Amino acid sequence: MTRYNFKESEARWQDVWLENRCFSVSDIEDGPKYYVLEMFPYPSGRIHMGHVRNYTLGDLVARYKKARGYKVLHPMGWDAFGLPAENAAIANNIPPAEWTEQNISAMRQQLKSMGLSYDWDREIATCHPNYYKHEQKMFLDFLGAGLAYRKEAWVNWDPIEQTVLANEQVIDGRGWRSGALVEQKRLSQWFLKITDYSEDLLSSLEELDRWPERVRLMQENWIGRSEGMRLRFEIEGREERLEVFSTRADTIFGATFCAISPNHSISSELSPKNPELAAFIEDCNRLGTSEAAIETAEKRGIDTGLRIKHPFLPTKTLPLFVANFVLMEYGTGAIFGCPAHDQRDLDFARKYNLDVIPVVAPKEADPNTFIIGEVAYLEDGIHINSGFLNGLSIVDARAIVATRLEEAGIGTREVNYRLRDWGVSRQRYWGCPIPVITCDACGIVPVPEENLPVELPQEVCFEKPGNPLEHHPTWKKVDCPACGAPAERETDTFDTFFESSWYFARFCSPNSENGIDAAAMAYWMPVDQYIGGIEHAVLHLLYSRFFTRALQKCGYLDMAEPFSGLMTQGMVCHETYQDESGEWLFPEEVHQNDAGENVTVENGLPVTIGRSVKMSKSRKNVVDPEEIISTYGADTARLFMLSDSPPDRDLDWTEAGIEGAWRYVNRLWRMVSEPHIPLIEAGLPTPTDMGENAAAAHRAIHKTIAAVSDDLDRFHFNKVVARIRELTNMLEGLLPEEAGAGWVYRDGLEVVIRLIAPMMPHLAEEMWQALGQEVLVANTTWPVFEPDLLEEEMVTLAVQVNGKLRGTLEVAKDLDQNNVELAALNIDAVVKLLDGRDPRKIIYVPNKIVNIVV
RNA sequence: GCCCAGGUGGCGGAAUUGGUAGACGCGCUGGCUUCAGGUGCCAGUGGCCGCAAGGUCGUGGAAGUUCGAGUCUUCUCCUGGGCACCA
Repeated sequence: MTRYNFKESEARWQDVWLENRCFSVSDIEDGPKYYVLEMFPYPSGRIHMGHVRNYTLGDLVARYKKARGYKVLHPMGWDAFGLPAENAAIANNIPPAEWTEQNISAMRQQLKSMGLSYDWDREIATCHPNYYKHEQKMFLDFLGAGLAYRKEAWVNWDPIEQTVLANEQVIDGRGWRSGALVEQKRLSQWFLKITDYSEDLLSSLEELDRWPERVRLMQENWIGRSEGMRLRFEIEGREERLEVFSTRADTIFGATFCAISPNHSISSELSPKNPELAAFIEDCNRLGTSEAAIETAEKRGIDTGLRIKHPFLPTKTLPLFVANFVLMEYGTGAIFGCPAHDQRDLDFARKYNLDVIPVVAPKEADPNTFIIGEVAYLEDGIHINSGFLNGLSIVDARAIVATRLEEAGIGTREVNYRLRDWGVSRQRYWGCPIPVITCDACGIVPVPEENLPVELPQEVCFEKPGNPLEHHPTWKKVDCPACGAPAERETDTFDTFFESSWYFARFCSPNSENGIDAAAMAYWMPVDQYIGGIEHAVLHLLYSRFFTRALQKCGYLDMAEPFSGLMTQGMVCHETYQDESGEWLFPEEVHQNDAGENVTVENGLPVTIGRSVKMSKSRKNVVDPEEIISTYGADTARLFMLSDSPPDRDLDWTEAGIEGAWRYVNRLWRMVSEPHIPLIEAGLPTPTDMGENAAAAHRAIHKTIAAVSDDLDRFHFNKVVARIRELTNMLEGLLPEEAGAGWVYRDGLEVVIRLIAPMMPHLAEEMWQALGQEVLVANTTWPVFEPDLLEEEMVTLAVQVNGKLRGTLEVAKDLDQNNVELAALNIDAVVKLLDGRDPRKIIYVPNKIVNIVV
């Protein structure tokens, strides 16, 4: 028995595809196009199983669409800027550029060994000046269009990475990479005006009907639209008004205090004269809002002594507090507190003994005795204690109070969003330099276009902490482009999400002089199918949607949405292993002894098996793709990635699973190398005489083509594998002596090969060649089914009595009710159950069931 | 706390509009091949009762609609994920 020699075969077919330029396309092609893109990797040095899954999925789609006649753009590149390169530079004394290039070469080799259908001529790396010079130009255009600005702001500071983080990069109050508790720091930073597009980014989500619902929902929540009112209250003894935002202006009669953020202008104004307040503000800023949330989130505040006039109650004034739970970044940085109907306000009121006045009571409650305990009342009800709002529901009261406030000129209806502008400055070396210059006389001056790119210096020193660009002896020293006086370059670089926000556009014309070529864009964009991890639901995927809109505004392209279809793949998981001391163990350090117990390979000590979780180096539950590919081949690894779980669900990596895939690969190979029915020559006409099995298999072939095509279109890849396995089982069961079996066997093989080709391309080519075919499978079209063969002449009817299955009937398709009833009532089990009684009713669903009701 | 997604054999998972639950695979059991392991081949494999034929229960739990519910409705439990002082 022969084994499939994947080592020899896979390398050979990879060369053949390359020589034949099977997957190369031009910047502009004719006919229908399909752009398949997988999220490009960070060049860490080695691929992991998550990459293997991602690229297997993408390759399947790309090869399938090509077979279906589309011009397919399927590129690959490197998201090459980022902090690990700097860490490597410090640890191993190797320049980031060199480290990155080495990693790229190593990973490129690994990807090539997977046999992916990339157009390698389009490869890009974002750390090349040839790439980032274009985004420097874009930034200057954004600046001109008012989409980029610099401001001093409280920012998230990661003390380990020594850099600023965007809100999207702070997870549970910690840096998304370093895990360090994020601090608040006031810095002058560059921002992109993503908030200009809040409404557009939100409302357009509706049209992204080929995106997963949950990603759209996550973006919706992140953008966080809320409708409310901006109110202007008089402050006793002051000219200026206090502006607050509220979604519950209907509860205005329940207001018993006002509160402002520690970073509000009034707080800053009062603090120099009030040491207690100054200390409180400092305390709040040191902790930061996010860390406060991690701890018990105790509400605290300081009374400013100022009094706020109630808009509808002339005699009533409210104390003004500086409070730690009021965020400067949301709304106006000030609120009115209505403790009865807001839990935070209630907690605060109880702590500082403020009044709690209920203004909405449940319908069934007695308004005179309704009181608030420790839980604020948030439900709908009837307004009480509220003057002209008494008796109204929340919705009605909200409308009436809004009109009254507007008429009085102290309120405006307003929509607020949670989304903040995107801070893009990073105090790092290994990123794209921000192309501006600071001049004492002229202020901030953009680098003139003809001086782009602003290139990173090669010689840098990582010995001092902080940003090497900052301590570089010469790099930042430059003459002001405006006045010629000595000036300084901006030493911050862009957030690396800047690069990934437009790389999909660059892939359409990677060698064009322009960063984005309008004609290539018009042909290839948008990306028809984008595939990647769910972790980018509100990071990269939101930034890219904004960036595309910004580029549209600046005339680079003419579309708003970059990705018309999105598939988010699940994680690759593996069991975890720990020895007696709780140390994690690699899978290869564990085996089963003769007694079937799990023990360490080294000295047979007991091992506890933990549940399957995402593969990660820290838990050591990782399997190296290179190891797998060299043991079983790329096709086996690819098959396993597709066969066990639907793509959007987590996949458990198991040794048994990969072994099973490997056995199937060999089984397929033997179907052509050692066929149990001699292979007949190609292209013979369909035999007129076929045995029963052969005819059934012939129909099965066509049903499989139909089902597999449908499942591929719907991304049900695990079902695709199941269907093809079913067909191969059937072909293997064909009897050699039966009429037509030889023809059906060969026909079935040809179909199977073309169906597996997008999943196991090397094996498909090898089998195809063994059948004597001359054209590559990669250049062959998708098989076509004959609709006539999908129809069966006989169907199996389920026969039920009172809804319970009691037997089946083999009948002609579309048999009429009378004949079906006759046959059904004759079944032994039915006769027995009826016991002489007449059925009350008989329900017949043609070709499916007949249900006899007694 | 709020918002999602999901609970189906020992395991991963199938099951168009409500219409034969468990496709396909893994694992397991028995047999053949083999010096042996592996591979390969044949048979079996949801639980319970039964030698069998067959019966009976069965899609997290409870109720409901229906001739018929994994699928629809209500309540409830559990798991995973996202957001989280957003006024």
